[in-house]
Amino acid sequence: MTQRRRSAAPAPVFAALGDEIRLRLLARLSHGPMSISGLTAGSGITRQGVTKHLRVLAGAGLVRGSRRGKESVWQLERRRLEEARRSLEQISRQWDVSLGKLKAFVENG
Amino acid sequence: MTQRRRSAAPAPVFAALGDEIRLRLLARLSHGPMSISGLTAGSGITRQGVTKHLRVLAGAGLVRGSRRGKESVWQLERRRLEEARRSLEQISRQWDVSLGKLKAFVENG
DNA sequence: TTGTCATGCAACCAGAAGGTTGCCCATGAA
DNA sequence: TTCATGGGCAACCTTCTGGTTGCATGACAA
Repeated sequence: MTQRRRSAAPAPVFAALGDEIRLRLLARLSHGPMSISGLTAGSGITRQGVTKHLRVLAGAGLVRGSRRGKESVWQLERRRLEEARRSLEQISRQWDVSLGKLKAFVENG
Repeated sequence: MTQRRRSAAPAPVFAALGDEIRLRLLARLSHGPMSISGLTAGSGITRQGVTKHLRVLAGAGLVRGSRRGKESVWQLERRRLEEARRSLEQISRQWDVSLGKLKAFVENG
């Protein structure tokens, strides 16, 4: 049978997005791959701090890192953000449906 | 001048969404307002635990509670979820734009 | 080969999160 | 009035988080 990849649980992705510094890291990475030192400059925290945040993002599947020479280069992983966006849309739509039903019930029922 | 309400920072909302139990609470509330005891039943944690989660959600503006008789009834706050959805779409779009530019630069530049 | 730059790893720390329990208060039913 | 029900508050505990520092290592330039 086909590899029907179940989409990942949304909570961990939201949790990864729920930090100001990580959102900034993602924003900077959206301009292209960058090394840890590059990301550390101007971040306000130490290199190790940045590394930890990157690992959280990687754990959620939002970024991916690879070694290039002596540098560790990180880049965005588009797919996972798409999934998060879709799941939020689905939740949102679900609310619409349920609340719509409720409203109809209250008004007409 | 018009009350040009700046939309809230997205990180706290994502952080609130980043928990399995809270997502379940939201799902249950999407069927209509419910009391704390109601939400506690079948949640797997104690009433106080549920209360804490509800407060986190309220802090992010995702739900709103009010006293009715001896019960504390909670309901969804649609607007904030909409904001979160929009900000996620915007981030997603930003990635598209930046990565698109980068790709074009690499290929044509 | 030697020095420097970019990292990784491990230990450590303070504070926040997630949960629990115990106790008290208000409301509404009997 | 009495009692059960729904909740709030506070204290407490354990685990996770976000951040740091110190030290070791691999890659590269001189």
